[in-house]
Amino acid sequence: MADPLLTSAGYLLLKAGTHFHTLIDATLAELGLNGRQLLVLTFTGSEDDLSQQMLSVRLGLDPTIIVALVDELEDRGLVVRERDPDDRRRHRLRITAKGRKVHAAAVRAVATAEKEFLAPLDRGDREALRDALVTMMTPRLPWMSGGTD
Amino acid sequence: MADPLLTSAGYLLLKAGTHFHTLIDATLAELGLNGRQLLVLTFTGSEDDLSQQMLSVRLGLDPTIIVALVDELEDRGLVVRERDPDDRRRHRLRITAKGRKVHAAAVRAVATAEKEFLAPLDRGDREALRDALVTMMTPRLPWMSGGTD
DNA sequence: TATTGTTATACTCTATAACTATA
DNA sequence: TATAGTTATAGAGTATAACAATA
Repeated sequence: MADPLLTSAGYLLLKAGTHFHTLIDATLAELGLNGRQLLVLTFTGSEDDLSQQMLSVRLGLDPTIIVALVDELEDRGLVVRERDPDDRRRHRLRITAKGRKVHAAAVRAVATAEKEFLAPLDRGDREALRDALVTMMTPRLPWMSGGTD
Repeated sequence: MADPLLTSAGYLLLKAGTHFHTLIDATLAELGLNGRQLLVLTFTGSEDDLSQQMLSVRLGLDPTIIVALVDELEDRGLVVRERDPDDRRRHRLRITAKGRKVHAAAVRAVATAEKEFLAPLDRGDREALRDALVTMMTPRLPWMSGGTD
């Protein structure tokens, strides 16, 4: 059972990712959200007047997918679309007060789930893991240096 | 841009997982394989006379998905199905010599891709990352202690 | 002529249920 | 009656292309 592939850092990284994804989905489902919707709230909450195009770049999703995604959040009163007066093709997305409340609750829930997921690690291991992930992923998450994904 | 959620260990873990998944898919595509097929070769190569049911448990996939998965590998001569004489409902899956060659090449390719992916980390960080992943995931990968996934 | 947002369509993947052959 | 494998069908999710409004 000590197959080198199955105990490699890469494979374990894939497995950790999918397991955590499952956990987060279950956690957010209790709030009626999914991970994608939480990210929309996060980005609209931290960046003003985001267009749907910009959002699609942030999320790494096709712009056509953004439509239904924003539709539902707007129907639930968590974000609003406003025509950009400077370029009337664009929608400016804004989070609502209600959206901020839901976002805050979701962030707390995710933090709790993360704590549970990382529980097998001691404090030093947790910090080492996070440091390694930051080092590895920062150059690959272009919005941190101003771009995609 | 220093949004706490987007720089959390959990989110970066998800991102690392999907990025690595994309890299592995591209890497294996050059060999005409995908990650799932590589795992089938890995499990049939290390465990004798695996049934499709057992394989479905190992992979965490519905048994109905296994059919087409094994079909294609069998068509390409990488694994074979043999009726289990002790229970003629069962198929015993066996990797072929050709399958072992393809498997070995794929494992080498994945190792190279992993090295590239972890390149931003120094040796100590890489070991810390792998240790943390092993600690975190070993109790969650039941076949390591004899079960699912 | 190009771009934003939108809609419609086709394709892939998966889950569910039903079938067969064996037990 | 239950199980291993298989097949068929329906649903979710996605990508592609086409369209309207605006630039």
